[in-house]
Amino acid sequence: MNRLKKSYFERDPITLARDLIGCRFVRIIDGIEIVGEITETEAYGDATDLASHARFGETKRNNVMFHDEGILYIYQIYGIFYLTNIVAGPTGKPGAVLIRSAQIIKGMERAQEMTNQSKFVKANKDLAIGPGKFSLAFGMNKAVNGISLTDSSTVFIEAKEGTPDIIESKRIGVDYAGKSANLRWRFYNANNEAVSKR
DNA sequence: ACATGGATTCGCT
DNA sequence: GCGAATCCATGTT
Repeated sequence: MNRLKKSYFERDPITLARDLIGCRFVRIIDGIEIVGEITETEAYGDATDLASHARFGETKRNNVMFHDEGILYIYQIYGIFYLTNIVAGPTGKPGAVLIRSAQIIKGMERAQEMTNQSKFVKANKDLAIGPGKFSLAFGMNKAVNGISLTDSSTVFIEAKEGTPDIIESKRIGVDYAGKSANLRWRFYNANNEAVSKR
């Protein structure tokens, strides 16, 4: 048990995204603990990143991106899925890290139950692989938007042990983003199968 | 007020 | 490789 502190999140999203690989995401629902090792992340920057929601300036939807580091930014897409993001630093600049995948290491049954609440996804061996499925498995929805990972007793992140081998690649699904589309801001664990794409 | 389309996933082709 | 599912913030009348 070594929960990440506020200062950990007060770094730029690229550094944070890379460093979160291997950390443990912990979620407690109705007293049941679901734990997963983070295997895949993406960094989203400020207004100069044409794939980032911050490019619209501060709005009703994305305002948490502009505030405290270490809080959750939950965003719904396609009317169906929620995506889990963590607000990054440096202080005063918008930025976030998208959690794309995790390997469940505790609370598998509860994670399957949460996933099966979706009309569109059935829990299978690829549980929590892909940002929509990650959010389902860990019960991340708009109710947790704005919650701080450094304060909450029901959702937080623990430090990793060791140093995983990390592969970087271009982000998924951002081909529309012009000059930002090919930035290699996606990171995943080279030795873990629980990622959405190789 | 209203139209648009998205940081996705699945199932069928 | 493509279409559908389906919500709501955003941008446009």
